[in-house]
Amino acid sequence: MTQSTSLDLFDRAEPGTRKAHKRDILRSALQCFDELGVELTPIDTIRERANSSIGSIYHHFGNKEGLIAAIYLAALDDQQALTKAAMSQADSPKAAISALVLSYLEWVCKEPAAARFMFRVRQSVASGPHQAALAERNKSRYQALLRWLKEGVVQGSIRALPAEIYASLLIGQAENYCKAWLTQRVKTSPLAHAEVFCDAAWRSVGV
Amino acid sequence: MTQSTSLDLFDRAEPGTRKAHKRDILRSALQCFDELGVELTPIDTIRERANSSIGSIYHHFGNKEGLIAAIYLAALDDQQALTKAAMSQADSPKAAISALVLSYLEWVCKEPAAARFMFRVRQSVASGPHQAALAERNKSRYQALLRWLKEGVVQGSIRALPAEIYASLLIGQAENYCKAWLTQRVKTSPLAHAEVFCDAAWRSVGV
DNA sequence: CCATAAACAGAATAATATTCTAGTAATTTT
DNA sequence: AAAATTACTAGAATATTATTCTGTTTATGG
Repeated sequence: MTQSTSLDLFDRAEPGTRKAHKRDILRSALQCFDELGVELTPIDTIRERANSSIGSIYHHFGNKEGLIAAIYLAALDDQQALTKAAMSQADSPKAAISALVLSYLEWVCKEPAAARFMFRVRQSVASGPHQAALAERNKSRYQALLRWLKEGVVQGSIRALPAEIYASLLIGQAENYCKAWLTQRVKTSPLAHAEVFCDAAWRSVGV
Repeated sequence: MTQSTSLDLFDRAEPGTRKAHKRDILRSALQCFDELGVELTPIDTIRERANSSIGSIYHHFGNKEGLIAAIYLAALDDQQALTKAAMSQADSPKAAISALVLSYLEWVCKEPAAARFMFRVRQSVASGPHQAALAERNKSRYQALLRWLKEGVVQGSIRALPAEIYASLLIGQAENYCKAWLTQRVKTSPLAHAEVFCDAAWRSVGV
């Protein structure tokens, strides 16, 4: 009687029976951070909810910052896996752009707590001791897209713009709206406006 | 011998001889937060740099969260004053949109430390005990713009879209790029790309 | 000039993160 | 399989930091 249990973010990031306890800590931490705020969550509350111990938590993650970074990087990997899969189906610059935007919206709607957490701590992870791990992931993130953009520029379907602004033009609008949705400033799901965001991204970089 | 001393953010927010010490605390705090990170800055370091005392800081701001909120709200007011001034000159929906985007880019470039700080703590201020003060300011922020948008929709120059997504479409791209610039992920000043961002905002909502 | 409130100061306290030492379970080696 | 090694768990002890508290000084209004 095998029941199909839905795997979450942390099952994918830290698979195996062996790491069940580590996953418990990660899940509890994300829940606490989301409900109480990162600064206002004592390690001891995470320990309590995870039925763990101070020692275990520090053994696995070093310190609070390390725990935060572990959640962040797991979430980022999860999100990027979805983007990569979507992008690999694309057969044109326009399709690649839609795939990028849509897969981002889908992930945010699927993992709202993780998405909210990422917005909250992005800066501190990016400037802390795990910045290398982050930079490496971000480098690979847009590679497939950049290939499509270059090709589009050659073909004349994509505007030639400074390379460093494409990412902002493509994802900035969707990201801004997702942030507003995750903090309840707007009510309608980002996915309900998917067409608008894909279209706007295309208008910004298409000829 | 009146020397024209350049007024900063906090001179405008807390004017007067009387509040010189309060301004010192705000300035030191922003410097420390920017250099060390918010979490990693002990109150005592702020006290030291401001030549102040624990008592004074707690007298003026209540606690660390109150100090953070005071800086955030002062920066927000400063930014909005610039936007309001720019927007009041506009004589068409398109001009209003350009004024919005451009004044935002200008403020970020003029006050990079404050802008970086705002990105860092926005979430925590928005969910903490000062959320009311924040919500009030944000409500008034886009009012002038929304009038222009409505008029444009009637005239047929602005696309009719769900009201809650205009802000994201207009400012999302510029904001995303500014964040990247403030964290050194891109090198070129946002102002250098001002045309592109104004243009992209217009493409996203214009017909 | 007095009365009152605002601002300042730092010692005392409380909350929290982190380290340390020791014990337990799993894995590898011989 | 037993010993040895490594990974993991545990929580008490310590260190760091935020906050409170009490008293003092400085400014302001009558």
